[in-house]
Amino acid sequence: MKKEILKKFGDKVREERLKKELSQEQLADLAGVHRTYIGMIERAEKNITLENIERLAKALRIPLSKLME
Amino acid sequence: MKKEILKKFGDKVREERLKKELSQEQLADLAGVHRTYIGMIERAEKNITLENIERLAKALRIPLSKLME
DNA sequence: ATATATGCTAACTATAGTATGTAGAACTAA
DNA sequence: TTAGTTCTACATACTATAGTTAGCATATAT
Repeated sequence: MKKEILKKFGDKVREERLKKELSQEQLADLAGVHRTYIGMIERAEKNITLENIERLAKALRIPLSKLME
Repeated sequence: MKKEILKKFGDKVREERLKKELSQEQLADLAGVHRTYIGMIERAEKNITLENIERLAKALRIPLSKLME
């Protein structure tokens, strides 16, 4: 019972990360989170909080709302 | 050191809730969360997760991205 | 006085966030 | 081939905190 909203968000993060040709580790460093955490988010295994959503958006240099579409 | 992003989000929730003339308790019931939790979110005391952001957006009948502006 | 709405504290339980380690795929080179 | 590198998935496990709840206070209004 993996939540659809987390799946959508994870897919979006991966899409934007690959668009910028970043590895999970590079994005993690930019966002100030751990390497494996990015993997968990992309695989929709964690219910990310607003502060970390913002960190990822900043690291990917896209607006918060863009990650929510 | 209350986080700006949480403040903005809380303000937005309150604004939309009042626009719909809902009490915190009514919104809580619509979203399936506890009364005091809505207060905590509006006062930026909790770092809300994506699943609950979605619950609030649905309860307020506005798009996720609208809560992120 | 009764009811409605909100703030705030405090405690608990569920889980987000951090971190380490292993394994496998894809590639590069010797 | 074999060895080294990079990237990612996945399995724990720990610790920080999100999410839930009860209770009491204040304010406003009826």
